[in-house]
Amino acid sequence: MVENLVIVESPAKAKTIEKFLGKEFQVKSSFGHIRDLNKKEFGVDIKNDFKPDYIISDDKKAVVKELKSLAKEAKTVWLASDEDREGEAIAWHLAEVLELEGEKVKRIVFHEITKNAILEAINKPRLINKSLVDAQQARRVLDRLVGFEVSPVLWKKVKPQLSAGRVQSVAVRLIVEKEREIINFKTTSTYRVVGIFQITDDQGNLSEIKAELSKRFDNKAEAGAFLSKCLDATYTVENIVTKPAKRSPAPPFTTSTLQQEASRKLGYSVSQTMSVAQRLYEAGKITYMRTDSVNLSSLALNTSHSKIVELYGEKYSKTRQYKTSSKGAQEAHEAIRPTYIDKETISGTKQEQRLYDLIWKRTVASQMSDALLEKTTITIGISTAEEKYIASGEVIKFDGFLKVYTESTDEDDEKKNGQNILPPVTEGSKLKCNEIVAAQRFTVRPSRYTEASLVKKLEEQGIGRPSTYAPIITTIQNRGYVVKGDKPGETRKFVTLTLKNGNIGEKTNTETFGQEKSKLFPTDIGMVVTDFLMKSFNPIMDYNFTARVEEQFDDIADGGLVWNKMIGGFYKPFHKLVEESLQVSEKANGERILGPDPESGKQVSVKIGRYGPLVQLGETTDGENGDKPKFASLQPGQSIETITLDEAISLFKLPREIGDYEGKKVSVSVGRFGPYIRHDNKFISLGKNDDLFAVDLNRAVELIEAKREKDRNAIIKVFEEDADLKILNGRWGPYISFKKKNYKIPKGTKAEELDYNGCLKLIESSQKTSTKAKRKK
DNA sequence: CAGTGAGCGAGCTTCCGCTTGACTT
Repeated sequence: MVENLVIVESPAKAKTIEKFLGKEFQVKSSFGHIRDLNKKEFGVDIKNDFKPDYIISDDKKAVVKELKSLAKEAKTVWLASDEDREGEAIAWHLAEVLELEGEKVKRIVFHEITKNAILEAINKPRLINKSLVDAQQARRVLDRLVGFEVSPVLWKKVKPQLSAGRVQSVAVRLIVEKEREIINFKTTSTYRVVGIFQITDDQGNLSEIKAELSKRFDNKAEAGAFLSKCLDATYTVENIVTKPAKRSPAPPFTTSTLQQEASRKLGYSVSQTMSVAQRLYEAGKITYMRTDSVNLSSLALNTSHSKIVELYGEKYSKTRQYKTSSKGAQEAHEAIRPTYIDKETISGTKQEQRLYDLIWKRTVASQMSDALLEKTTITIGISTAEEKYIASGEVIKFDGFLKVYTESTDEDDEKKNGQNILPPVTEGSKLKCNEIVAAQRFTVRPSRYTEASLVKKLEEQGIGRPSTYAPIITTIQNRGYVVKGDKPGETRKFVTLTLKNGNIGEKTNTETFGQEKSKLFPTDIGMVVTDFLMKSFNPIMDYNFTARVEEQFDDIADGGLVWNKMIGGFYKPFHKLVEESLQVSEKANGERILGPDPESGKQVSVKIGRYGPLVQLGETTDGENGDKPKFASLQPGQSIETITLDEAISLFKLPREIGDYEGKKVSVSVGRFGPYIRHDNKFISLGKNDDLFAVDLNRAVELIEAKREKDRNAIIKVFEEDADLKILNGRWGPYISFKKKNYKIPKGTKAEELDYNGCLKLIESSQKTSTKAKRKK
C-alpha cells in the first residue's frame, strides 16, 4: 500500500513528478475537471439561489472510480492541481467526490516541475481556498446561464441548433464587424514621390540614395505640377541626423503568441499548433503548452545563460524576467519553453522539429542582449520647391538577439527586414537627381482575421483562455457562423509619372490587391445572428462584458463578494432581455429588398430561409392572386449583404437547358454540392473553373464522357452470389459497397483477392464495431 | 446526394474550461 496519493491534472505531469518523489508517493492524474454541470438539464437551480447540479460525466467515471479506491487506501491525499481558479475548483471537486476530510487532504501548488519545487510544496501544504472555488463556480454558472438561455432564443428566432455564448458570440461579432468595415471601405489614392539621387565620392565611386518626398499629392495634376517644378532643380543635402536605437527581444511564448508565430512563420493552423505542441509536451520536450504566463523558471534562466555564452559568447547574454501584461492572465504555468534548453534540436516528425526550433529560438532570444542600431535620416532640399526629400537608413551595429530570432508581424508590407545602408554624405553636398517617380498609391483596406490574429484580438480583450482558443475557432465554424477560405485578388490600374533626362512621362500599370488566404469570413447566418444578438442582448455582446464580470470574479476570489449574490445581480436584468426577445413575434431573417424585377415588376428580396440564404421573386401576399413567389438558393461566395439585383435575378435562370445529347436533355444547375450538369437522370459536378452561366454543350459532353470513363474504372469486382455486393474504387482506395452502405477493407488485404464470404465477414465485423461506437457516445 | 422555402409540433439542439484519446465516414 502506498501512503501518499498525489493528484495532478495531466498524466504527462504525473509521470514526471512520480520520478522526483520517493516510493511512498503515488502520482495520478484527474484528466482535468472531473465534474461539470449536468449537461442534459439546465444544470442550475435558479429558484434555489443558483445551486449548481454537478455530475460526473461518463468519460470521467473510470478515472473517478480509480482515484476513489486509491484515495481510500492512502493515508494522505495531496491535491496538486494548478494554482488558478479552475485548478482550485478541480481540487475542491476532488475533495468532495473522493470524500476527503480533515488531516487526510492537503492542497499543494508548485510553479515549476523540479524536485526542489515539489519537495518545497509538500512541506508547505494549505487548505482549499473556497473563495477561489466560488469565483470559478460563478464563472461556470454565468456561462451556463448565458449559453442555455440565449441559444434557445436563437432556435426560435433564427434557426435550430444555433448557439450563443459569452465568448463565441463576441468572436463572431469581431469577424462580422471586420467584414462590414471591408465592405464599407472607400479606397482613395495619393501620389507618392520617390527620388533616386546619385553622389560621387572623393575616389570617384558612384552610389545611390533613394528618398521619399515629405508630401504626398492628392491627384495626378498636383503630382505633375510638382514634377514640372523639378525640371530645372538642383538638390542639396541640408541635414544629416544619426541616432542610436535599440531593439529588444519578444518575451517567451504563451499559447496565444505561439499560435500566432506558428501561423505566420510555419503556416500552421491554431489547432495544428496545439496538437503538435501536445506531442512535444508528452514526449517531455517542452513545458506545458496551455499557458498565459511569460515567466521562466530560475533553472531555465540559468541554462539559457550558459547555452548563450557557449554558442555566442558572454556579451550576447542578458538575463530578463518578463511580466505578463494580458488581461485576465492567471499564470498557473511557466511560459512555453524547451524542457532542456541545451538541446537545440530534437528527434521527431518534421512538424515537431520545426515547432520545437521556433520555441527554442524564441526562448533563447528572450534571454539575449538588445540589438544596437544606428538610424540615419538625410534631408534633401530642392532649389525650386519647398518640399524636402527624406532618406532613412538603418545599420545594425550589434546584432544581439537578432542573431537567433525575429518576431513576425501580421502586416507584411513592402518593408524588408534587411539593412538599408546610406552612403556617406556631408551636409551641403550637391546631389544629382537620376529619376523622380510619382506613383499612385491606394489606401489599404483592412484585412480579414486569420485564426491566429483572431486569437490575438480575443486575448487582448481578455476573452477566452489558453485551453479554449483553438476550440472557439472550431465552434464558430461548426455552427456555420464563420468559414475559413481564400479570396482571389482583384486587379486595378494605377498611374506613374516619371521625370527622367529632363522629360516627364506617364504610364498606366496594373496591380493585384486584396488577395487573402486562409482567412475567416462571416456567413449570412453569422451576420444575421450577430445583428439579432446586438439588438436583443447588447450587454452580453459588449467587448468589455467579460472584463467586467472578471472583475467581479476577482472580488469573489478575494472574499469581498458572495458568488450567488453576484450571479443574482446579473441574472435579473439578463433574464428580462430573454423574456422581451421572445415576445417579439417576427423572426430574424436578415431580409434585404433589392428592388423590382425589370421584367415582371415583382419585388426581389434576399433573406435566410430554412435551408440557408435565398433570393425571392414576388411577395408571399401575392399568393392570394394565384402567383406564388419563386425561390432560388444563393451560390457559394454570394452573400445577403453584398448581392446585387442583377446577380439575384440571374439565379432564377436556373436550371439552364443547354441542348440535347444522345436524344436526352442536358441542363445546368446548382445544388447542395455545388454546380452540376444533369443528363439522363445522372448528375455530374462542374469543374472548379467552369462558369455556371457560360458552360456550353461541348463542355458538358466532355464532362459526361469523363464521368462515364471514371465509373467504368470504379468497379473492381462483382459477385454472382449477390448483385448488391460490389468492390469499388473510391477516393480513399478500394472499398466494399453493400446495400447502399460502404465498408472499409483493412490494410494488408488485397481487394482483388477478396471472395464473397470474405466480404461478408468484413461487413459483419464492421457493423459490430460501429454499434459499439454508437453506444459509447 | 443534386426538388425544398406554409405551419404545426414531436424531440432534438446549446455554454466555457480543465484534460486526453478514439475516430477516420
